[in-house]
Amino acid sequence: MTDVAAPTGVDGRALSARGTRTRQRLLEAAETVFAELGYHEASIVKLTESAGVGQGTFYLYFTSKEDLFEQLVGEVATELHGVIGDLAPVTNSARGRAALRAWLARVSEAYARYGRVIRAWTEAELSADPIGRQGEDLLTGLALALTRRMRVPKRSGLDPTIATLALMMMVERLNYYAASGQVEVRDEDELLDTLTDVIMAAAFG
Amino acid sequence: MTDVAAPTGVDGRALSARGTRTRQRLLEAAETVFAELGYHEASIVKLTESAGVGQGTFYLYFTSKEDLFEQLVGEVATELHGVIGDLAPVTNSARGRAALRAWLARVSEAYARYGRVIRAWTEAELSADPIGRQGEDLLTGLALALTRRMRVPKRSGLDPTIATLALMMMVERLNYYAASGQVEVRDEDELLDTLTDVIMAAAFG
Amino acid sequence: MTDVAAPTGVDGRALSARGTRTRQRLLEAAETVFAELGYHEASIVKLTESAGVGQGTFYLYFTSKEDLFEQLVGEVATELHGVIGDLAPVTNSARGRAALRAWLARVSEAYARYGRVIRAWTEAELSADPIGRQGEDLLTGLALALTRRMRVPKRSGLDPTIATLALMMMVERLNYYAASGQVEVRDEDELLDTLTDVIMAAAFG
Amino acid sequence: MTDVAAPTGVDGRALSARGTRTRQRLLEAAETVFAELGYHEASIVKLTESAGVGQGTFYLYFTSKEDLFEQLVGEVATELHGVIGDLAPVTNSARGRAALRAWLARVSEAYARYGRVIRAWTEAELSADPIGRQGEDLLTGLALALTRRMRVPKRSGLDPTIATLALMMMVERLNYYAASGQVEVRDEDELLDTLTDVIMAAAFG
DNA sequence: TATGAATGAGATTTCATTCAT
DNA sequence: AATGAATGAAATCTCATTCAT
Repeated sequence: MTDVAAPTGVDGRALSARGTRTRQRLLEAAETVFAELGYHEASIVKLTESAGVGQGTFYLYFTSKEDLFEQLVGEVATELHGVIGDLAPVTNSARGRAALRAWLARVSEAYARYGRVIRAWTEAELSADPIGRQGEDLLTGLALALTRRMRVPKRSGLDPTIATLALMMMVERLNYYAASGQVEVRDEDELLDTLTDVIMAAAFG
Repeated sequence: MTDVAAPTGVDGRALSARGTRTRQRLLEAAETVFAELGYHEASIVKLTESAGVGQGTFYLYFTSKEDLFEQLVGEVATELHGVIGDLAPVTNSARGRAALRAWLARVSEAYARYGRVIRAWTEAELSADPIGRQGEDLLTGLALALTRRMRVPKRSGLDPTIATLALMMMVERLNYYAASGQVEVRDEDELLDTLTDVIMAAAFG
Repeated sequence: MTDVAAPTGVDGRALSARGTRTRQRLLEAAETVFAELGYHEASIVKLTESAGVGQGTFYLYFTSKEDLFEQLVGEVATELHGVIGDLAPVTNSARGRAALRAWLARVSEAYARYGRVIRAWTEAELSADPIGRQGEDLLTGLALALTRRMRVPKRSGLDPTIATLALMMMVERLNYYAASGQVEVRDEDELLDTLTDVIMAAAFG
Repeated sequence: MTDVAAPTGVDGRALSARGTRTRQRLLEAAETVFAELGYHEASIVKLTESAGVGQGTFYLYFTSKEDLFEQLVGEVATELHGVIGDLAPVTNSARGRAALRAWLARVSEAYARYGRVIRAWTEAELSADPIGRQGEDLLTGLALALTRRMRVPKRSGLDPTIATLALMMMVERLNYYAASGQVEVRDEDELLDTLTDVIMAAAFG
């Protein structure tokens, strides 16, 4: 989890107002550039040009391209975790269904917002492991949220942990692909309905 | 569908026995290197060193790293498509369940075998689009196979296409993460059972 | 005619004082290296080593070896065109002869100064056409200058255009070989006298 | 001067009939390829493909690309020297004029035939000096032939050697440019007439 | 705090030449 | 005598990072 306290420069000292602003400009530019070009295609030159600062300035706030990206992803992850954790208990009832559907809608919305960055994140994460375990954290977080909140009855042959993980992957992927445009979604409502139904059916049979 | 005709060098001529062997060495090394380092970190130098051939040799068989990768992915995709297409009709019955489970097992096995390459594939695919639409083809193939074979009854609020796509993403992702080691799977059988149950429940629920 | 406006880096922005100096260092090194090794043997590494800058620096000012060479040739061509255009009318008189001789002396001097570069230019120009039509321009320029300024009487069987072109080639070649050391010239004055006489005789003879 | 005796392979042994034929095929292909692409752009692959032999075969007859080129140029130079030496005495008379004109026509024809190779030669020769002094030999040969054969009267201020050299350069260049297409020649006869006149005028004034 | 010129390691690619068959 | 697969040195170019101002 990224430290959300007062941001510091690479030397660890607290930032002045001007410094804070510059750092923010870089993070915002990064969101655009990484979303547009992906992790590997994004270059420091493009990043700093987009932010309107010199190249050298970059290294006053971030130790490397990777560092910047981690901090950006950290912010996005924080946002997403907030959304994800926010699921009311789901029972096999109309109310439970409504809660689930509302939650799926929020997750979906968050994905729509951050999908491009997440996509870059996946790309970066895959190539090596520097960005760390945050990708799994997200997925695990989703699964945990669902597991904790769903009152799934024990049924023969159905491991609740695996089942939940599987369902969450479904949610995650569908949103991911929809957000990144690889799968076209015409009717958002219908998608949510179907997704809710499938999960309800799978969980409560 | 990739043409599985006799492989040729970059000049289009058929390969000699020696040439075929060298090309194979390169492809095998590529499987290892891409799996280990991912697409972007893999370089021609590392590839050829791993294959035990000179750098120049590489260009006798492939025009670029991308070309090699496409050919490698082509082979993997061909294998996977074969497995994926091979699903018997699934009805809401013990026999239907058995057919689905057996199919899921085969898909799972194929993923276990090619998971590392698929991972690199995803990475390459994300950063730009050079590797082409094969990734989506794969996914679409999975979804289509399932859609065609499942006798999903029309239920209110459940779009069968979306539902199937969602389920396939679940299958794909679960296998993907399991194969790439990002999610630990202790009991393969239990996973298959659960996955089968979830799909059956979701579809016929 | 090359634009002699303020030089810019490859990104099109105006150069700082330091940048101007570095670019100049590279151009000067290029003059030496091209003269010594010719166009094809000269490489970016040799060029930058000779200039005492890193290889990457090269690409801040030139997009390629060809680009650098074109700029270098552009400067030389500008100088030469200036000299070449500067010929007073030549009539069949002592005054005309003096004007011609003075002009030949200036051309000769320019060739002595830039001969090595011109030699590399010829080489580059011959192998392909990237460097462009500048070589012919130079020749055409010489011929035109002479044609315009000489009051050659119509004589039977003597096409003034061809004759002038031929004479100019003589001037160009003689200077070229003399400047590049392929032909040894002991007495510069004698050479100029002879050249003047030959041209006067041919034109008015 | 290249040894015109029975050709040998690189190991110095005499060639069989088959070997002689292969060597010849390579030389003929070289004439085409060097003429078309110039020295630097011509590659062993293109050379051998054009000759219809394997790459390895090349090195049975020539030690290097340079070696082949030298031998090719040697043949061309021999041809040209033959033509050049063949100038009847030139006096200030109609007969002298006719002899000169006929000789210029032969030189011109030879240039038309070998111009492309000569062009490649110039290119190769300029970059370094490996091909040797043959280029100057040719020019010197031209000048010498003319000097020896022309009965130029001593005139004040006109050094016959320089004058002849200058005139020869004119001849050489004009033919060279005409052969290589850099200068368009519409009327061959008129060009020869003019050239003859200019030389006669310059020499006999 | 800000800059952008300079750097050099590393990536891709070509091609004259060698060598095993 | 002939082949063409294999080689590796060398060339071009990019870009994350450093540093002097």
